Amino acid sequence: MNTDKHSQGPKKKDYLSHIAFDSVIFGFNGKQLKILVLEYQNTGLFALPGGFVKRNESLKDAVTKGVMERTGIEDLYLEQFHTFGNLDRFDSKAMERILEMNGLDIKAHEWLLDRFISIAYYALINFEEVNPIPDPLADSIEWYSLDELPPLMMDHEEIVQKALETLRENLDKKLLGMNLLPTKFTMKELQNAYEKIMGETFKRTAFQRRMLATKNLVRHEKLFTGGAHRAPYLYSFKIK
Amino acid sequence: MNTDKHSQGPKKKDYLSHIAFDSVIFGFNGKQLKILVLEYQNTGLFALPGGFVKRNESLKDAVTKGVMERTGIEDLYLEQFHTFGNLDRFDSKAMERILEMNGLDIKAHEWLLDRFISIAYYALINFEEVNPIPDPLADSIEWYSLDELPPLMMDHEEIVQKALETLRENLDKKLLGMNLLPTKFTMKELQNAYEKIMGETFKRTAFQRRMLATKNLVRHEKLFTGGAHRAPYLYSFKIK
DNA sequence: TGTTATTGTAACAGTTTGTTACAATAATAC
DNA sequence: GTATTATTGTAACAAACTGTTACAATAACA
Repeated sequence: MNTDKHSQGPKKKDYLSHIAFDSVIFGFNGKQLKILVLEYQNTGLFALPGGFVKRNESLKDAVTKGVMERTGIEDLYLEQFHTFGNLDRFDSKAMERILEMNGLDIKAHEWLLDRFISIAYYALINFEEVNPIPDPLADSIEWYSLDELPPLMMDHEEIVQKALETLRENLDKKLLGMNLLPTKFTMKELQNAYEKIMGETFKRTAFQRRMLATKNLVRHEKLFTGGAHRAPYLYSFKIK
Repeated sequence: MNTDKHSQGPKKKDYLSHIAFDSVIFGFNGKQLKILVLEYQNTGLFALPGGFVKRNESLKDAVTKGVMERTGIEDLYLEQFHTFGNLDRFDSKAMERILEMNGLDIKAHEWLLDRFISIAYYALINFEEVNPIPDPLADSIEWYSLDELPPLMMDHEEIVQKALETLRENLDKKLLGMNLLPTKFTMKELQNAYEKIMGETFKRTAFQRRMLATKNLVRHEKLFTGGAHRAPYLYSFKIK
């Protein structure tokens, strides 16, 4: 969507009614685990990046496209983790305000004020490759550390919590580290990512042994950082 | 729904359009893991029990109600596991035939022929407590072993596979055995359930030790089955 | 050439899991 | 009663895994 921000919003006839998606986009800057949060113009409302599903596109395609548009990343790791369908999960007042502040006609977009069930996905991306781009209706999209999130609208905080839980459960199983780190990384970087995701610390030696025992890592050349100490090896994941 | 089978089907205005749910209802008869499958009248079409979400009820309530109606069970273990939203996942021809064979007006139920996204749940129930009741549109609902399923319509076979995968991942984590077994059971019954779910066999002694080590079992009186051998203890799960 | 900080690995202990062995014990046959 | 049979509960040992400590290797720099 490269149309002017104040042009028309999504049209009812193009989309499946009552169905939305939300995305929790995780990035790791080497030190902290962060997610992308939108702020809607002049409303003080913060939300997860989301969207709707076109009548002629699959759910997965809709989400992939949506997340790509916010991040510019083509090769996404995307995983569906839960569908939220409570009765109290829509806030038509907030939506009205967002439309209003964007100069959009409320009558023409009334379908957006109705009840939505939202399918939530999380994405893992390499922080360095991203240049976040706001929604047509939002004026900013920013990285926020998980412990410094602004208050999010509707049930989006619950969505983030559930995303984090699922990420933790899947971390070992699915080799998720690889999607947050650059292609080559040191053992320390990998450990940092693990610690931030799991919210706990690990013993260096045991962690190193455990990771090497998985046989999923390939060792490459050493990385000379300029520090006055032995240089660490670089690793990459075997698969991918 | 206690109305006559041939009365009107679900009305568009009562339900959220494009949204359905499907349920994979697992039961264990002591020997085999089975699921409930519906057969629609005179169509040869087999499907998972499913339904739609009313405008004024939560997703979870809709599914709970739906599964209760098929099983008569109040105290359900229900878990959402995936939402299916492919483009090829609806088959309007099949739906038309189902409506026709039930003497329902196609025009009046046209919304049912449209595209649906389906949120899938699995349920674990105690085989013995169930008296399955067919859909208003179906003429039978039967238990089928997983390895003897009839061909299911649309993407329902994929839904069953995904349900089974999720059940396996959650088996230890969530003490799921308890929902498939009677309140009191022997170690052998527990092991049988585990083996059928996981599709592999376990060594008796290691299994027993592992289960007792979880501290989730309470030992009760012995069960005298009449067999010419030492009587096994009965166990129950601590929680619940 | 030492000094410093960090990294890679080995060694040992403690814990968990796999395997084998064996005693305990209900029902039945004699 | 006593022997027989099948199954169950548990112990004992080995193998694998995890936690902890120790220490050598080594980049950069003084």
